[in-house]
Amino acid sequence: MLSLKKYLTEGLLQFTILLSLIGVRVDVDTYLTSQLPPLREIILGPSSAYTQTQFHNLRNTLDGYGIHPKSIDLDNYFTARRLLSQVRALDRFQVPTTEVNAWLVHRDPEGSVSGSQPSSGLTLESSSGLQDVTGPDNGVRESETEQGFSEDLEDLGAVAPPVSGDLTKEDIDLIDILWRQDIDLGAGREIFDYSHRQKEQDVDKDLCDGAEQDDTWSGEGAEALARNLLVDGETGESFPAQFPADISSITEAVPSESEPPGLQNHLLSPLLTGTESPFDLEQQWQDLMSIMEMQAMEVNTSASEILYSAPPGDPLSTNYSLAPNTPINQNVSLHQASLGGCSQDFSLFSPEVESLPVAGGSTLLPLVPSNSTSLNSTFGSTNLAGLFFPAQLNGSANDTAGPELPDPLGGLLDEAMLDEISLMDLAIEEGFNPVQASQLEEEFDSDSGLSLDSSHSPSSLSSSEGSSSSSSSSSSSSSSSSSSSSASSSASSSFSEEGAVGYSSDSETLDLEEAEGAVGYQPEYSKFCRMSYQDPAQLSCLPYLEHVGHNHTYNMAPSALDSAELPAPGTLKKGSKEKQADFLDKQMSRDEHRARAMKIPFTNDKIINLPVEEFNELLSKYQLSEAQLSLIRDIRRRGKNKMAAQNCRKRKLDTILNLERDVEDLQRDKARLLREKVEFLRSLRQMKQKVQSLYQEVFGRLRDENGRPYSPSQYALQYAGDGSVLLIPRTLADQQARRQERKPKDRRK
DNA sequence: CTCTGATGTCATAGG
DNA sequence: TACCTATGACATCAG
Repeated sequence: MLSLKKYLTEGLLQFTILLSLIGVRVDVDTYLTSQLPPLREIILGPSSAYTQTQFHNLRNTLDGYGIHPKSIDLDNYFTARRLLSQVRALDRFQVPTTEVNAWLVHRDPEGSVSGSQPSSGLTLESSSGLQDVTGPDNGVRESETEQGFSEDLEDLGAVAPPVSGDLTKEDIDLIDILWRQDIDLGAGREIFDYSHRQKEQDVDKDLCDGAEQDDTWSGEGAEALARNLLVDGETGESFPAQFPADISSITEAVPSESEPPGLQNHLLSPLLTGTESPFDLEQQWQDLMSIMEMQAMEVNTSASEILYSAPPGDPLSTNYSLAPNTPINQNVSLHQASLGGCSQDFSLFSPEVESLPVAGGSTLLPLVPSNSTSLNSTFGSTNLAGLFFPAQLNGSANDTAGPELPDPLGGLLDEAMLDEISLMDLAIEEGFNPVQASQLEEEFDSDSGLSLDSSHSPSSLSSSEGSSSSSSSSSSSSSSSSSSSSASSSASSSFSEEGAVGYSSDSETLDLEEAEGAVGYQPEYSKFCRMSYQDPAQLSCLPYLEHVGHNHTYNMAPSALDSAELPAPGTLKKGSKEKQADFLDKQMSRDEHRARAMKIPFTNDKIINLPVEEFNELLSKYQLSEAQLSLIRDIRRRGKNKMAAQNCRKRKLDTILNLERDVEDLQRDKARLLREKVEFLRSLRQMKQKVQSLYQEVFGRLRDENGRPYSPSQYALQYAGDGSVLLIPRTLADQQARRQERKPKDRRK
């Protein structure tokens, strides 16, 4: 298992690096942390979704009224986890920029960063989103809250670049909605990240110490919690070490759009500081990618043109100026070749090639990359015409060279990569249809093709997808989608806000609070608490609360008992007192009635909740009849079982909700993978076009000893294992191509 | 009246 | 073994 894990992890990393080198962007992190349970669990360990934990032990506590000796404050734990997940989701590659800025704004009141920071105009969106989450916060932000969006816009518009200057109210609302949705996504996605789990547990310790703040989960409570997290983050006590670095890097990178010369340093910071752990490295790689992404998005208004169809000009240079500075500067030429777009310009391939006398030379050697050894070790000698020139894939490609031309770049993709792609194909195959693909492709054509999960088009697409899925699911049950929470004020909405983090009622209420601004949820929550979390200590103080939800006293004749216990009538307030007693009586459970009838000298709560030793001590203190003892034991058994049943049902419900959320996440992942596939196919096709044109050009310049051009039907170019390019007879090339095709098939058997 | 959801209770398995 | 917990099945009640 370990080796498999290592293999997969390393393989994915290598694959990512490889793809990034050839210009295809992949967000490995989403693969690792998103909802792909098998892969995720292989790499990160088993998920906690169905791990049996003694949750009831951990949760039999009414918030704020002491913690059961056996329990940790699980709710706080999950809340902290959720908050951390959100926080961590902020600097995600695929997370909209609004989230990034949300974090920045949140830091403002404490670090007073905003004053000195040339924050981008997007900050205003985040401030709005943040306020939605945290509700009324400290005074500084609260005033801004009341000012509203337009004021924020005006305020920040002064320093804001034109990117966001033309944001309308609708835009902000949309961003806000997306932001909220991404909170859910982020939380759901992050919980399985092992490194996070560890870090969050650290935070959890702190939070458990301050658990007494939970007596009401109002806005202040959640905000206090959030502040706790932030304070931790600032002091560095329990936060991931990389986190401040990430933030700083991002905050530096954002304004860097106006000052490109400083960009590279900013961009490099995440990588250069990353010496902690593989996860940090990976995270920082993500950071780099995201920053590159942001820069590309913001600098180039037509960002979609950059990757695949931009002319080899300034956009390219700005885009690739990073490459030599990144730790992985293996082959800039390759990078450029793949990213260069559809241009037929020969210079796309590499500076080396560019500088070489291609025009006059009849030799093929210039085609050999200067640092080809690294490539050769990976790619070997291949002739993957089938990959780059499958007739069905590049239908729109100009097939002037025809299928008879071998693929000179075939060797650039090794079999492992092919396997990965095939795996993805397999994973996507189900439900993937060409119409969908073409639609997606159209979308990318019209919209940004820059990134799979960039802040613009993918988010909008995924949001629409997510909303559709959530709305469909909300019709089937009390959905966990945030959309239902805003409209619902029933007790089920508390459940509906169940996070993907497990059995956390606090996370639910926090969610609800995030979505609704803590308006009108309190009664439902208290009801929820009463129903599900009967704290023994609390109940002994307020025994009438024990069965406030339902009173199943149907097996008894309460009137028979009442007569013995009711206060003597005759006072002025007799009527009301009787009513009160009646009410209290109705609140009593069957067993309480029985206990009264049997004159049990202590409360049912003690009977039920005392540890065995104390319980036995208690029994020994009194002279009890056999019937009384039997009843007491029954009460204890039933009481414990009642709580167990409540926990069981809650757990069941949570499981269902988690499954529902998982389904939604998987649907999102599926959509994302489909988008990625389309994108891969597009880039592949464009690469093929480029390679084809290059091939034609090179082949067309070749002359035999008589100065005549070679016939494409008789000769073909092929990469050899040592990086050289050979001109070989067509028959030989075909044979080798067949061999190459057979190999993967054999291996798969 | 039935239906349905919530709750309590019992029996049982398993830690 | 005693105790505790989890859970399926069933009963009951309220809406």
